[in-house]
Amino acid sequence: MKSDWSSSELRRRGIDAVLNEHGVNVTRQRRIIADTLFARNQHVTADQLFEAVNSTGARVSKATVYNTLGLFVRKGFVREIFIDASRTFYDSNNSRHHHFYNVDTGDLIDMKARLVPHFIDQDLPEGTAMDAVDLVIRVRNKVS
Amino acid sequence: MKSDWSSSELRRRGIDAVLNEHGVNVTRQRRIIADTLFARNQHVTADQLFEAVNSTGARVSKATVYNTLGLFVRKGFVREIFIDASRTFYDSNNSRHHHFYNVDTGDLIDMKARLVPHFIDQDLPEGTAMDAVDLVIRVRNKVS
DNA sequence: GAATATATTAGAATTAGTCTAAATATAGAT
DNA sequence: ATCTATATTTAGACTAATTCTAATATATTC
Repeated sequence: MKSDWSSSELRRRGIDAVLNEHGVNVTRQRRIIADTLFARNQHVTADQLFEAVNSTGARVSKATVYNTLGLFVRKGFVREIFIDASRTFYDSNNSRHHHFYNVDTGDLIDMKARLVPHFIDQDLPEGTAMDAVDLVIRVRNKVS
Repeated sequence: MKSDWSSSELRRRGIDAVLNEHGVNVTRQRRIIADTLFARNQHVTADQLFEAVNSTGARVSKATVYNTLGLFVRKGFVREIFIDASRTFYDSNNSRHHHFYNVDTGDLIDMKARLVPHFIDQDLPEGTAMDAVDLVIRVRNKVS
């Protein structure tokens, strides 16, 4: 079900077309959430997205933000990044890449793809298939 | 401050000695938490550990379990694994390895070290030093 | 456009984890 | 051993992220 596409492709082709193509009904709320989320590559929390969406004058409930993010994750439009128990980010760039997380500043930074390891199916536990590769390198500020 | 040692070393040398050596005062609660946690290599949640500790008749508060886990993480005795917003595991095996997480079953499985990528400092963001490499491969049950 | 299915909503509920301030225990000096 | 300072533990209140509920609204199908 998950497709490999980029947020720039989505911006180019239009949100309605892409959602339709993936069997997702287009609603006012989903459109504004997608518009906000995919405006650029970014890492946002559910709450930040809720604020961003509603700061434009639109009215979308928090439950819908959560529902829609869940839907977009299932469809592979966004990636969920679990930093710690109270920090879940949604990444509007769904291309293959990973992250550096600065524990001092809270910054979440994209990692160049060439640094991403690759795994072969044979190495996975018996009877399973790969779902996602989540790699977070935690860094701290160097004391100079 | 973080040291590289194994839980088996701790079992061999005794908890009191190792805690002392790292400047950690030994208390009744810390001893029983360490005994329970390092009895074997395992992945436990704070709550599971709280239950395990208290099921032996000992009385240790939940706050102390959290405090002690935090202390042990800072000292490098245990590793924190963030699976999702409501699943934080503590890994009593602090040797260099990573994890497979089966999203269908909830199983968290150790990954062989040879699969772990290695990174060079030069590739880290400017002015930062490596703190931890957290790699979780999410897998799902194959539909046969 | 009526019937059916899907989506949205406010607010309650849940849950993991943190905080507070009082009580207790430990360590260091005498 | 006793005193004093410091560190630790505790119950329970609190917070924040997320999920649930069940009523309402919107979309899709016939």
